[in-house]
Amino acid sequence: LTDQSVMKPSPAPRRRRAAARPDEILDAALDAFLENGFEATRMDDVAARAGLSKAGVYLYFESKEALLKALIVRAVKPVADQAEHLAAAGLNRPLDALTLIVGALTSRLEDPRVVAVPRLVLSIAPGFPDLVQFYREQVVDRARRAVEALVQACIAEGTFRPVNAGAAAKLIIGPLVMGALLRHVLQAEAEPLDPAAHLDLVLRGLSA
Amino acid sequence: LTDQSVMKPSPAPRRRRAAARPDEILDAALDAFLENGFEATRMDDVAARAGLSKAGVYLYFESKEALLKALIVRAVKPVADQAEHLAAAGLNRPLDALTLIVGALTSRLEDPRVVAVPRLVLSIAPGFPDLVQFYREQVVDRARRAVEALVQACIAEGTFRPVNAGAAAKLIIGPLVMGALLRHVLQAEAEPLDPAAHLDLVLRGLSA
Amino acid sequence: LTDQSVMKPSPAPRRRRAAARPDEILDAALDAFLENGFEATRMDDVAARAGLSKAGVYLYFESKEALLKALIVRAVKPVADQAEHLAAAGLNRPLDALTLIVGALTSRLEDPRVVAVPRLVLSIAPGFPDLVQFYREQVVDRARRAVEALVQACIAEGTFRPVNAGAAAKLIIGPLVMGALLRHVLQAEAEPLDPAAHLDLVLRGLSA
Amino acid sequence: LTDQSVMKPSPAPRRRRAAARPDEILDAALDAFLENGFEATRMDDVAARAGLSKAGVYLYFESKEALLKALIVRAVKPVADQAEHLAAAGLNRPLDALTLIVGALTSRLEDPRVVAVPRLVLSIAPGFPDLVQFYREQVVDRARRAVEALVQACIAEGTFRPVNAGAAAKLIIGPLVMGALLRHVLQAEAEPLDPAAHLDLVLRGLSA
DNA sequence: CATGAATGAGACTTCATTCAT
DNA sequence: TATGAATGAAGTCTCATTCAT
Repeated sequence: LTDQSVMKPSPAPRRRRAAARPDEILDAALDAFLENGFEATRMDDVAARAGLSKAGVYLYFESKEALLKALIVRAVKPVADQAEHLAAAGLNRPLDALTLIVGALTSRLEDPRVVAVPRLVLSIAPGFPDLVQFYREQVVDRARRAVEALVQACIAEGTFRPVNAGAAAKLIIGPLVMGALLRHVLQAEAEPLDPAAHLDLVLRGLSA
Repeated sequence: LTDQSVMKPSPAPRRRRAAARPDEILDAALDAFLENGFEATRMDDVAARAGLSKAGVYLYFESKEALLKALIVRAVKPVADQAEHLAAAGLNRPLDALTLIVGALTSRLEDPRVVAVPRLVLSIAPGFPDLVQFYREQVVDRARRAVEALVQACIAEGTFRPVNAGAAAKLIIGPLVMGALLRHVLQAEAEPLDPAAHLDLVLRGLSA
Repeated sequence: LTDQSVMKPSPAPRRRRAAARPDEILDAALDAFLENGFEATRMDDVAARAGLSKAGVYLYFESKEALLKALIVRAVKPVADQAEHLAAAGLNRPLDALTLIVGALTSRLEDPRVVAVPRLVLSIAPGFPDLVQFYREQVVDRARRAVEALVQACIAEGTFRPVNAGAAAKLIIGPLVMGALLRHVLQAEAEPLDPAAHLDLVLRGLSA
Repeated sequence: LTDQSVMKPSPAPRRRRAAARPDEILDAALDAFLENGFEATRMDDVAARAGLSKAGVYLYFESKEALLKALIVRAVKPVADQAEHLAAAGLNRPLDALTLIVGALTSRLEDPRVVAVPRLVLSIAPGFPDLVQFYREQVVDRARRAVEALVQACIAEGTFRPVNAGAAAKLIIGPLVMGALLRHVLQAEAEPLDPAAHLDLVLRGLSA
């Protein structure tokens, strides 16, 4: 072995596991979009974060907008999965399922990378109605249906009063979402909502 | 038709305007920003909506960003005013005050021009931390303090259980805000939340 | 006399002696051009310095370029006058006349407002060939002819060796001009050239 | 001719360029600035002369001002080099060195591309004090020191009378510079100064 | 697969100039 | 005479996107 061959600084894994690339890029894009907003983010920035040249990004995604779409599409699957789990669990013990949801949602809403996509959708809404529609149908509506079904089940088994399911769902979820917005977007909250206390309020109300 | 008449394209009536102009421009800007988002809005667009030339806008506002700031600053005053009114009203009959708030908020959140500024703040948040801070201090914090004070008052007079005021405030407001976001941003809601039903849920809870 | 009448800040001589206005504006323009250069100077700036509104300037001058022209035209007369004086004086005692010139030029080149116009001409030269031509004909050529005539006279009367008059003129004037440029434009000189010493060098040369 | 052949406007051969580009651009910029002045020159113009698109220029230079700076910086090196050569030559035979300088300067001042940068500096002086300072320190002061040192050396070896070195330097250089300005900027001179004649005047003076 | 080099289209901003008052 | 209000035309700079290597 010559010096040369030894000192060549490891041929640099030029080709990464090709399959991982798209996801790396999406991660980079999400970070960048979150930090600067969609419009203010330059493809250069995404590329740099993904360890790629700008042109390289175009090997995987047709355009900046395609990046955005892919990002949102990718975010949909976990929600769908979770909705299924909930639906299954909810058949038997709907109140437990709701308790689980509140707990899970609380902790997930703490993760900036989880809140990232909804935030992004919110902020690009005026410019991309089709994406908004997609997100609404795949995430919002699906999640809503799951929660409302649980509420209905609680009513059916006599655990809840016969209330409007939509209003009840918003009563359960709304405060959590608002808390997350205040915390992550407006930096206006130190602590996340305590899920147990929140559930207590939701179930028993404020009145003495 | 003589050459003359054909070639004089009526040089556009230069409106002679007074103190109203800045507000007209801000209105136009708000419309445009809402419709297209801040970044996607061209100064040309704002100007056209305000019935002005692009350069004309710069007579009143130094930059696009200044427009955004002025917009948010202008939106703050009504909120501050209302918060004071609420604080005053709340001293005697806090529950009535909360009822009023829920009703007022519900109907105000129906007006797209009212939701406009918060939406805007939300969407430009990553790029303009100082504006976010300003909005948070002047609107969010102030409103929150007013509501939480009323909650405390309700607790003090024995109307409410001794609950965490912050959580209670979010329980009251959160669902309304979430409903408005769903309706106005994601177009995911047909009907606004019924304030009376919402209050009933908040006060008595879901449990049978 | 009441306080009021005393304190009223002199009703502001709204209409100045109209005849002076153009000159006031030209003065203002010269200042502004010197400070910022011709292109970088805004009409607003000129107007403000002249105590006028921007539109007011257009009552007296058709355009920014007209201002420039007027400025240069106005600067020509003194030179022409002086050239005539010199020519007259030179008939009898050419060497004295040259001495006078060197002294006068030295001190005039110390006045920034005097160097102003030539500097301006130099800097706008590429864009305004007609102005350059005008300045050259009215100032440069005229001054040069005067000096060269004096040199010729000195030669004729045997005071000077029979040298090339153009070269001699540049020998006399060049160092003064270069000194002024170094001082006023490049800030590279603390002291102006001493006219007596300069003349001594010019007349007797450097050689031991 | 088919539609196709007509409509394909040959997308302009994207030249693949290397390290030469910055210099090409600087050359183009210098030409343009000289022809139209710095402010009046559009980046489009520079780009076109360099055979590039406007955006292409920004690949190499951050701004128009950066172009100007780079231009001036680039012009400094030759002067510094020449100053060193002169210093070396001057140790032994200062008068010969001065003779060389006068000759070299005369012929270099004939080249428009050589006079270009000083002209540019002169004309942008009011707007860019830092550039003026840079040019003064790197070119003017350095050149001046070199010439004055030679003059001192001439005095020391008894070739020159004991005169003020600064005044002598200006006597030597000033007429050449003034001649160049007259020729290149004001178009007021047909012939350059004859270096031999000039030196004769400088050394022996005008007096009979 | 990857990129450095290049560009077209467009945005914000500026400013000389005009005109109704 | 004087001006505040207005604008058309332009210029600098940015950026998503492309292509030859």
